[in-house]
Amino acid sequence: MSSHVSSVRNNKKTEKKIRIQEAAIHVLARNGYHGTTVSQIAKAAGVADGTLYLYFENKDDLLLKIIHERTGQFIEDGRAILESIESPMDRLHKFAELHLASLGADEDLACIFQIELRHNIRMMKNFSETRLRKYFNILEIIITEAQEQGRIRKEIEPRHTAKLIFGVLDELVTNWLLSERDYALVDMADPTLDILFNGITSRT
Amino acid sequence: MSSHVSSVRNNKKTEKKIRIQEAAIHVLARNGYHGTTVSQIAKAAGVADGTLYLYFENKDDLLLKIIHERTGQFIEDGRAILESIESPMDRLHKFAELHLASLGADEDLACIFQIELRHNIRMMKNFSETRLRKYFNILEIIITEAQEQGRIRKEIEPRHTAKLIFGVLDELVTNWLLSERDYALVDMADPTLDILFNGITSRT
Amino acid sequence: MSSHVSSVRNNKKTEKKIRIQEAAIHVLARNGYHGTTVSQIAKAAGVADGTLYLYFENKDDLLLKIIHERTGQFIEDGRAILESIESPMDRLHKFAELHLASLGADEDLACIFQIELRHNIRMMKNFSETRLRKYFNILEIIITEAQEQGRIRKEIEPRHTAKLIFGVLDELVTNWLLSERDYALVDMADPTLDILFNGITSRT
Amino acid sequence: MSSHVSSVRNNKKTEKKIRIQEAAIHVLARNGYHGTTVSQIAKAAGVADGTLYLYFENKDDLLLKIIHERTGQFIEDGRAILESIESPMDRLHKFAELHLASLGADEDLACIFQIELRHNIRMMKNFSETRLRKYFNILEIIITEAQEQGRIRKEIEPRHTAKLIFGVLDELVTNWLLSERDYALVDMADPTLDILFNGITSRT
DNA sequence: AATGAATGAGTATTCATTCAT
DNA sequence: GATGAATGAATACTCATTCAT
Repeated sequence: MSSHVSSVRNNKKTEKKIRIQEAAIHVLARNGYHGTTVSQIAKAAGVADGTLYLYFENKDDLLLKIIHERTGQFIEDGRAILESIESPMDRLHKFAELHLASLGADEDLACIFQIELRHNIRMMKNFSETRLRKYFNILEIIITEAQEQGRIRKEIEPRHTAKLIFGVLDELVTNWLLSERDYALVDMADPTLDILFNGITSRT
Repeated sequence: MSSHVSSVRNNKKTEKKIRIQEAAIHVLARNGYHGTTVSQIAKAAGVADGTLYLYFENKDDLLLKIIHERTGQFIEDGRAILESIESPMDRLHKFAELHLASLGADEDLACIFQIELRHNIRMMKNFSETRLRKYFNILEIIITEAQEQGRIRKEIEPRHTAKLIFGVLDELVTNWLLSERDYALVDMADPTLDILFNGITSRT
Repeated sequence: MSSHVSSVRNNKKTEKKIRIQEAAIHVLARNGYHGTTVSQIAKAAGVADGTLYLYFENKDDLLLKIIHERTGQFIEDGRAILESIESPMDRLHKFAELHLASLGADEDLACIFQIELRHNIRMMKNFSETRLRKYFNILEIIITEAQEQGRIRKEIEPRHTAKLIFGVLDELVTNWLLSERDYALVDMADPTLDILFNGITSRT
Repeated sequence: MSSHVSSVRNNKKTEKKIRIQEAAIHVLARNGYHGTTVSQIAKAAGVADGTLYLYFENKDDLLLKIIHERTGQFIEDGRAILESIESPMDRLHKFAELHLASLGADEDLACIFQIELRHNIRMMKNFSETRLRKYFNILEIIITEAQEQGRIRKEIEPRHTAKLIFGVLDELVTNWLLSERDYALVDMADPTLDILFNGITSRT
């Protein structure tokens, strides 16, 4: 019974935390980190300013936790989906699709990742050393497996290639965000992978 | 005579402006835009706070002008160098080398481009619509020419490919900046181009 | 029976109130009034923040009541002890000893009296008009009695002298608190009274 | 010439600093340290909030500097006056008069010393270790000299006596501040010194 | 042109207090 | 009685920008 009560309490607490995070994502995406006041976020979340500090240590921590939790979720979800795919080349394809589809589906979140995350070199480093490392690891494993199966050239350096793939996808997202967004981001997956897989040079 | 005086004056003016910009690049690279005060820049440049406003409209304008002028210079220099190269494939190669070499040679400037530029969505848009457009245009022309010469596949979309190439190079620079920087950035050019040119798939 | 229950209830209530006060004395002595939060006191007392307000009107009232009750107790105790002493000069001596001994025995409480009490001119006035008045009255009576017995000079103004004695003792306590506290406060009683009784001038 | 300019500048700077300090003394005496906002002080001084921070590190530093400078001045002035007095007993008398007269002449400053200074244990310690030490030293020297001349009893411990004298004077000031102030503080000097010199016991 | 003292708008954060449970 | 989550008023301090000299 007490566990039930506590679980209800936890749900309520989590619920409010999520409400604040979602409000924050929305406001931060529009105004940027330094253009957003804590009061704005609190108002958007429908709580008092002080309430924010019951769930987050400070404004910085709020942004940090948003990025940390959302990317963590993304990586978990992605891992689960990818595991069910046999061929490493198909996995690579799915990987790119997931990246583009998920950021293309939530412009606010995309804005936070592409613009706000880069604000702060400390935050970038933290992100780079935790999430990006995991992200690269997944890619590396796929690439290595594909090499073992003879699908990818042996001379290719997996970690270097992981960076390239991330760089390409990252640029596509940023470009889309700065554009009129009159095309579906995920549609860029196929032509992009064509180049990565086959190169741009003609073989005649 | 008066023109001579004015030119001297201009030189003096330009000289001080450059001194301020160089001081700013150094300080901004270390502390970030929001971590740097106008006073700090002024002190580093050896001028009074108010003097800064004789050369730049405001703090934002200072960063904007630094990025604008340095990238303008880079593009002009690059264009000149590339014009002397016959083969479009060699030009492409040189292009990537120039990108990596110039940013790898000036860590402070690289920091400004990779981190500070992204602070501000307005600044990003401005950059994207002016400098990045020119940058992409150069790439597009090279790619188109290579296609005409049958060196690059006809199905390849030049603008899309330009984005990809920029994305890849951009990611390499950012990664290098966040790393220990114990390798030469320009050395990444060859393996990167190998992938872009030939793709990652094996052909057996 | 109901009176029994109520008395038990009162005891319980009193007990918790005292627990809060003791926790408060400890925390306030270390951190000072403005350096102490209500939460800290509540935590130290092992109760919820809100509980504090069932026993005290507000944070100010808590400090006020501590000082009021402790000094009230001290004065009652002192009065009882002094009554049993015949000679007014011995009473005066005992008085000084009590002052120094009781504050020297509880550094936390001493800290509250010497430092925290002075926070607030309103609190000071209140203290001065209630407790200090009583304190001075006791001294005055002793002095007057000693004058009647010819032990103290007739020209001496009792109230003025009461202030002097308090001032001297008060300074001794403050000095001790700010010192390394490597001596017993009560040991200052004798040399101090020697001066007050006999003056500093030599009579040869 | 440049020295003249600089001296004018210094005067101007000093002048504004003093203006701020005087405004602060006035406001702090009425509202107490924690009851006074920086804005209130700035407005009372006729400057902008930020200007205050050109002259003082922070609110704390402002109070600290007021106390430090005023007591420093008081001690210097006092020393000069006392030096011109031959007899150590007369010096002692003058000393007490100076203490009471100077604080009795500036109620605001007195309030700061008697109430605000005690707020903060850190400030008290600082004051005790710098100003109070000097103050005690002056007293000690006078007392020792008087002992050598056979005017004060040999058994008297000079430092202990210095504390007593300070304690007595301090209490007189505080009492006066908390009273209706319908008497001249300096008039307390004579009866007080009578007791300190001759003691309270009758000699018949 | 150059200065740098002065400005004052702008904001993250704290914490005493309340009140629904 | 007891709780502690929620509140939101209150404030020291910063710093881009100005302008009299």
